[in-house]
Amino acid sequence: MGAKRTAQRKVTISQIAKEAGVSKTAVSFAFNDPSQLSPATVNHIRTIAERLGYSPDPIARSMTTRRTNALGVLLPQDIATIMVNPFFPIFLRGVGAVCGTAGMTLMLVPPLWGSMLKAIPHATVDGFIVVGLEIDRGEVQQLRRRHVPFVMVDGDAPHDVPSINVDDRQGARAAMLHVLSLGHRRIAIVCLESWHHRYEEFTGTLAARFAGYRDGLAAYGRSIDDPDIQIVAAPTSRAGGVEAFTRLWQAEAPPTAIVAMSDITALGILEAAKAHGIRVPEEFSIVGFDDLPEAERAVPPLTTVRQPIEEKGRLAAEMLVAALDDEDSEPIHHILPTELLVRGSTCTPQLVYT
Amino acid sequence: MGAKRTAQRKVTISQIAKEAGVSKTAVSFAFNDPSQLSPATVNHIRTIAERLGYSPDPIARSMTTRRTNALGVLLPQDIATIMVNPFFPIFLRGVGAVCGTAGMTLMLVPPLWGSMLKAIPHATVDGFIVVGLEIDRGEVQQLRRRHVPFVMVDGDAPHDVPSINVDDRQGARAAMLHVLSLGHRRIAIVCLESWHHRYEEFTGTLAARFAGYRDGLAAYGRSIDDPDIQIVAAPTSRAGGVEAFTRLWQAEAPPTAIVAMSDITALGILEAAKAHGIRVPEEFSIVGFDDLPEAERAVPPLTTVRQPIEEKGRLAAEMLVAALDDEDSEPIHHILPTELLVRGSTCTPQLVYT
DNA sequence: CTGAAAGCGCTTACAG
DNA sequence: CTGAAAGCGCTTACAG
Repeated sequence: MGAKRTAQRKVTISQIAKEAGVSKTAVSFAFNDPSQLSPATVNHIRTIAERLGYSPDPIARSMTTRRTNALGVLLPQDIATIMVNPFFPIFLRGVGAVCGTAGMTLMLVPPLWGSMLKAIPHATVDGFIVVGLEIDRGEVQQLRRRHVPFVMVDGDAPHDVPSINVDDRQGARAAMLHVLSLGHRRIAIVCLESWHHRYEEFTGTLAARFAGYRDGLAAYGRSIDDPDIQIVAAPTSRAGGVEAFTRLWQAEAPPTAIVAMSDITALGILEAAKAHGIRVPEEFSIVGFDDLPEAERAVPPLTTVRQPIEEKGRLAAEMLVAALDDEDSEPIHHILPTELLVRGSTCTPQLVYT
Repeated sequence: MGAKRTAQRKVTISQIAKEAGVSKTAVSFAFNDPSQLSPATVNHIRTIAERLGYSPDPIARSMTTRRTNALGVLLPQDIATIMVNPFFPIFLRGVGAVCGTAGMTLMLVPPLWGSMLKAIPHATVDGFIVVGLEIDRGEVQQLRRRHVPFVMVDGDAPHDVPSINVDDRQGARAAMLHVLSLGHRRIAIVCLESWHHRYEEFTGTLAARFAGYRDGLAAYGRSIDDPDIQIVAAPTSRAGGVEAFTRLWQAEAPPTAIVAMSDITALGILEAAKAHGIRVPEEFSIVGFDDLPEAERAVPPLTTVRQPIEEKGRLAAEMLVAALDDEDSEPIHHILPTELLVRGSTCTPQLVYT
C-alpha cells in the first residue's frame, strides 16, 4: 500500500533483448523482418515484448530510417483561421485520400510564433505541401535547407519546385466578363486579404486573378482604375463577406455587382444583401469563386467560378509522395482548369431608383 | 557542364563545428542557448551555419529532448471520410487554437491499413486526442504502451484517462421528448454508423443517446421497441441523410418525424424531403444533433440539439497540453451541456391523408 | 539463423 | 566561456 506508481520507464529494445536473451538485432528483426529469424526465436521475442508492453519508439526508428511517414501541410495562417473556410477541409480530403493509401499521417503545420519560417525547421515530416504562400520571405530557401521534398499549391513556384495551380486568370476573367456582359458598370472586387497593401503588388494567385479582371474589363474598354470599379479586401469567411457588403453599401453609389474571390465570402455578401432587404439578383448581383457545395444550395444559387479543390489536394499529395520515392523526378507544374458556373445570383441590373 | 547535381548531403552539426573550428556543443548552444557562449562565438557559428545552409534535424533533436511538439488526433476513420462532416473542421478549430498558443503542430492520425491499433505506434507525437473511439479493441492499451499522455473525446474513458464528453443522454432525451410532445407517434431514429450491429450493444456516445431516447419515450409510456419506432443507421453526410430518408419513405407507414444523430445527416434528410415535395415541418418533422452553423441557415431552420463542438476541441487540447507538462495531474472528466434548439423543422404532425 | 558494432544527428551533464 | 564524451533507441551492414 501507499506504493506510489513508480514512474515506470518506457520499455526499450535493449530490455527486450536482455530479457529474451538475444541481441537487439534479433528483436528488431522480430518486428521488422521476421524472415531473418527462426520462427521459434520470433515467437519467443514477441512473447516477451508483449509481456513487457513494448512499443518501439517511432522517433528512434525515424532517426535511422530517415522516414517519419508524415506529410506536412504548411499553412500561411493558423489552424483555427484556416478551418473557417470549407475550402480547406475539402482540400484536405484530397490530401488525406492519398495519405491513406500511402499509409502516412498528415501534419498541419501553421506558422510558429507567427512565422512560417520558424515552423519549417521544426516539423518532423517527410515532405511539405505548401499552400497559398504569397510572398517568399525565405520560406523556399528554408524548405530547401530542410532537404525534404515539397510541392507548392496556389503560389508562384520556382522552376525546380513541383506546383499545382488553377487557371486563376481565366476564371477571374470569365467572372468579370460575365457581369460586364450583363450590363453592370459599378462593380466591386472583393479580394482575399493579402500581405501586400496595393493590388499592383500582388503576386501568385491574387496577381493572376487581377490580371484576369483586367483582361475582362479591357475587353469592354474599361480599366480596373475606373472610378466605377472598387476594390476591397475581406476576410475569407461569411462574416468577412457581411462586413464587406456593409462597407460597400454605405457608399453613395454602391456597386450593382460584386465579384468575390471566394465563395464563403460571397455567401456572406449574399446573406447581408438579403438581410438589407435587397433582392438578389434583381437589384444586386454577386459572383463567387471556388464552387463550394453550399454555393449551389444558396438562395439564390450562387454564380461562381469552379475550381477542383479536392483534386488539387489529391494531386499535390500524389506529387509529393512520388518525390519521396524518387528525389530526382522532373518537377511538374500543373494548371487545372476553372469554369464559370452561371446560376441564380447574377442578372442584368434592374434600375430601381437612382 | 554536364555536372549532375550531386546529391549534396544535408549539412549536420558536425560539419558546422568543424568548419567553425568549435565543438558540436558550441554549435548547439549557438542556436539553443546563446547565453552560454561569447557573442563573438555565437556570431561566428551562425555565420558559418548560414553560409552552409544548416537546418537542425528535428528528428535528432526529438531523440534527445523527447519532444516532437506535435499533438496527434487519433481518428476512427480516414481523413477523407472524417472531413465530409463540418463537425470535424469545427472541432479542429478548437484544437488548433490551443496548438497555436502552445507552439505545436497538429497531426491527423487516421487508421493505418484500416487499423487504429497499427497507427498508434507509428505517429511521432507528444500525445493523442482520441476522438470517437467506439469499442476498445486494445487501442487504450496500445496508447498506454506508447507512454504518451492521451485524452478521450466522445468515448468511454477509463477512470485514469482524462475525457471530454457532452451530455448526450440529456440531449437525445430532449430531442425525443420534443417530437413526442408535438404529438408524433411514428418516429424514426437515424443513428450514426457503428461497429455494433444491434443498438442494444452500443457503447459510448451511441449508448448514451439511446438511453436518452428511451428516457424520452418512457416518459410517454412508450418503448423503443414499439413497432412505430424505427431505427436506421446512415453515413454522417448529406448523402447519407438522403439515402436514409428515401429508405424510410418507401415504407408503407413512413415516420412523421425523424430524430437524427447528426446535423449533416438531418440536413440531407431535409433536402430529400423537400425534393420529394414534402412540406417541412407540416407533413414531416426533423430534428438534428450538433447545431452546425448551416443548421440555422437551412430552410426551414433545423431544430437540433446543440453541443459545443469547438469547445470540445479546445478543452481536449488544453487538457493534453497540461498533461504534457505534468504527467501526474489528476484526470478530469468533463461533461459539457447539450441544449435543444427548437426552430422551424418541427411541428405538430398535420394529417395529410392516411 | 544470430550477434557485435557502428551510426543516425542531435543535447546535456560534466569538467576545465 | 568552451570541449570531450556519453547517450537518446533504434536499424543495418557485416561477420560468423
